[in-house]
Amino acid sequence: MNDALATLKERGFFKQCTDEEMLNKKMDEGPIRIYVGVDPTGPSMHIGHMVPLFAMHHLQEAGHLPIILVGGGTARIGDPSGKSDMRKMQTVDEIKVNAEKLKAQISRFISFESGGAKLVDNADWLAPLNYIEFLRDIGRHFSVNRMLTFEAYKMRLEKGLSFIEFNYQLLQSYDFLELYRREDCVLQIGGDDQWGNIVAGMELIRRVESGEAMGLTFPLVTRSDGKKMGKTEKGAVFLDPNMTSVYDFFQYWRNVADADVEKFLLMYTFLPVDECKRLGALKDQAINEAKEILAYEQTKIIHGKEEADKAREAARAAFSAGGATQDKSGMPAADIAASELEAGINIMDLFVKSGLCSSKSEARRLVSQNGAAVNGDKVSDVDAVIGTSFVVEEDGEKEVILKAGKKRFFRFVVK
RNA sequence: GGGGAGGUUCCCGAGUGGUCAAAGGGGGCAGACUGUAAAUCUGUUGCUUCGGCUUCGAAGGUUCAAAUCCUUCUCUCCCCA
Repeated sequence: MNDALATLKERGFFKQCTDEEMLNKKMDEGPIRIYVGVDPTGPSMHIGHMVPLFAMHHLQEAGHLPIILVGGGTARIGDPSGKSDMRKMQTVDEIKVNAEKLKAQISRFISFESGGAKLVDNADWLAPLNYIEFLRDIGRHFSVNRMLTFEAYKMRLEKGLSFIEFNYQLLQSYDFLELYRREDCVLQIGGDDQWGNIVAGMELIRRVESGEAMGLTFPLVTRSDGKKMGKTEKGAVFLDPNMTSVYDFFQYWRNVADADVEKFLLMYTFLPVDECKRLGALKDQAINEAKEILAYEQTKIIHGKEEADKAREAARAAFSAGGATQDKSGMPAADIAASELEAGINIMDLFVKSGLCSSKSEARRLVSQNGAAVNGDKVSDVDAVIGTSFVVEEDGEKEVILKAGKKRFFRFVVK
């Protein structure tokens, strides 16, 4: 089997392929152009978006040429696949800004240097489309009867499906056709929910250009607890550190379920397969080691080694016994004026100020339920006043460490 | 265009004049147990200067009193055309 394909399979990036034999052969013959679509639907990707891109990373490693397609055109429509509601449409400007940020994030693990990956925007060819011509040249190749049999549309038929969404498949197929024509792209990869769209594109290429194109999908990543990948109660885990702090990002991975460790190591880190398997097989308390490695490696890929080191140290410091003796520079922090502490500040106000609690009522609950701690000591009196006596000095820095529950920390640096 | 059914707190979903900050479930948060896991159990879950204040699609109105009644608007779904 072709090495690149073998890697994908080993690491869990393989669900189905339109023609595995041919793909094998083509990849053996030399580098091929591969495309994956990403919709710039927000200012930052979240980790649920990452799977196809990590798969692409491995393909690029094997010498193939990635094309990352940002759906500048299609983002204005919304893909019905796997969605129960119509997606919010976006303005042209929003999409443009998002696409730029996207590229910066992706370039951490996919090289856009000369001869490497390409970033293309389908608005380039979708925007100038002429409706009549499109219907005549492309639309005629699609059978409504057939489209209606697709699970994605069936589902939506019960809830309601707008005409533009129904057209999504045509546009995505057209993307594939354009990339086949322009870039000689012969493979599209994507999540398994994209299977129908990918196959449709492949068939379009065959009909219009008599070309041979292929598709490959990965399993949709699910967590063993059934929650959506990358979603937390507070929202998605974003790659942008301004939206999800590096510390929180690290913690998300540190806290995955035991059953998910091996799968995530394989898919979300670049560690050798054997190592992933060894770590994933660890039992009981020992598996915490694997979780830390998973969190560290993933953070390193997305935020860089320096940030990953900081986050790991911060986590170790926060959770180890005693907890107040090591480096805490990765912990979320903010400055606080010395004068404020001299005057004394109510415990609830301090938690709200830190952002650990979003309202005073929440802070009150936290404190009265015995979930609040200052410098490691529980505080259960809602009327407690935090003054200068709570300031600890460490390495020349004066600070106050707040803790909410077992896992959330915040550090105030006294200025 | 005609007819019908609906929009309730993070989500689902009860609630048809005061006893409603609003049942129940889910989710979340906290506590116990643990391994920063899972499961389980317990508490909690609008805001607050703790006097109150603001919520039930939007705006008006009736009433001592409205999520509940009336009017208009708006959005969603279904049937017919």
